[in-house]
Amino acid sequence: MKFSQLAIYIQQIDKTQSRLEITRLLSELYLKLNKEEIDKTIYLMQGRVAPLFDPVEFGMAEKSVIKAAVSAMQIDPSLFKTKYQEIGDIGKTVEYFKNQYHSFEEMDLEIIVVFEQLQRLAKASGNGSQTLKQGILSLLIRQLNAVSCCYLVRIPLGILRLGFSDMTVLDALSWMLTGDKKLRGEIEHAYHVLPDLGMIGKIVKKDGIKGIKTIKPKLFTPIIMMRAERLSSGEEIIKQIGRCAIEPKYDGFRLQAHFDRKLNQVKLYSRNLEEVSLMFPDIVEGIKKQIHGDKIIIEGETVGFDPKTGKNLPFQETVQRKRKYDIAETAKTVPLKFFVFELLYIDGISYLSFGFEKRREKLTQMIEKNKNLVLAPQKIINDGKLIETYFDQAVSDGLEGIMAKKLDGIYQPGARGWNWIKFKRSYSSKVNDTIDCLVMGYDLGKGKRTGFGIGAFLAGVYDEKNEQYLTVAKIG
DNA sequence: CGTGTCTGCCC
DNA sequence: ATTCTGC
DNA sequence: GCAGAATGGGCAGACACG
Repeated sequence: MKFSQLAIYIQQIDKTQSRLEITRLLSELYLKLNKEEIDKTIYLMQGRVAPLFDPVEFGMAEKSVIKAAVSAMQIDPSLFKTKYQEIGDIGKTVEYFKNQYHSFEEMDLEIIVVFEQLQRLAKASGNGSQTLKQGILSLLIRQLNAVSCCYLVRIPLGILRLGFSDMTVLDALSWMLTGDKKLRGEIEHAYHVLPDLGMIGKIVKKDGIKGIKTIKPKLFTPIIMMRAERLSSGEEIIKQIGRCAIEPKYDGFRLQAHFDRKLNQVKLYSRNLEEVSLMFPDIVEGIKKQIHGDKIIIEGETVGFDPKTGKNLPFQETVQRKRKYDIAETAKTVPLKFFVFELLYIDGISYLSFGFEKRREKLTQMIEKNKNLVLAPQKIINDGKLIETYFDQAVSDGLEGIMAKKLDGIYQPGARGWNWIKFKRSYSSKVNDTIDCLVMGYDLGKGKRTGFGIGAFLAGVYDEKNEQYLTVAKIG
């Protein structure tokens, strides 16, 4: 399929508000694509050239895209910026200028060709790579038509803004097979353990739902991580899920660990499924030493601690461990603990659809005494007031708050359902920490907020001692 | 080789 | 991360 | 109630440039 034809579909979807209609349009598009195109098209429509967990990034955002557009069409940068501020969207701005600019380099490129060029762009690195990236995008802008360019430039920006995301893609894949959403559940289940929409699309295209059914959790393929809903009191939590497990909420970062004992290999994944094993050699070693079992997927929160006092560090300091260089040195000043709270898989058995209590029971037997790895403490609580007490204790211990987990709740990857509930200081109904601020300025909005004219307010307070206004925050 | 700008990823 | 909005 | 699109602060790292 030509990229221009894809652009027409995207344009239609862009105009459509009804999710059902979007789903229908997507399924129609998927039907027309062949099996070599569907995965690439899905990646492009997610603003990527590879699955989420591949570390392939464009390294190109607003500033660089503008440079490429300006050089492609030989526009005065300040003219572009003025128009961009007026329109509020880089894609539409490029389209506007492209409509007035005609190049004899224009040609009807295949989707696959555009994909390959964008992949080349993304992979460019080292000296002169910025020029190369801008050159590739620049040429594509001259080759493609105006509508195509609008969406082309939004791809590296990661803001297609089409009003759909993962879940709609899964719906559309079901729709492609049966004309409705009835296979969505099965496809979604596969997606959770193979979080690669392009691959899922390709499998559906090639082998239909049979192919999907063979997808199982696999070591070193990260599983989409479960997220929590929010509530602001113990009573509400009990009302929502009744008797539940309460755990501290650590202020660090989430890690999913995969361990194959025979291969003696550990891989760690961040919340967005980025592989981060090299950043945390201490956690890797801890897992090798302190875990029972041969093939394992566990999850938890990692937090830095003060080597002298043993106390957990604030996020600001823990985050310094997220680095590529000087890892060993930083590991000495900011050593880590890994508070483990989930078991997803062990020795061929997926624990995803088991209830929390069952997962926890097994997990408890798997961790060898507390060192680098610590089994997250927990308490079963049946009473809203007790939850509040536990929460207050957690806060005064310097924790972020608490997590409440439904006892028979399955592990639901993604942000679905109420099996996990977080209760943090910032939304505790007890805390009343409002202050009066002055509006000191504002940003022009982007996207939908362009028409409104204001994106975020700059808020400030008056410092009476020094008789000056100090900025406090931007508020979206 | 140091500095500034930009980007991506954590929350 | 939080917050808002349309469906 | 949910999915999606807005927005925040702050850190490390990659390049460009003088």
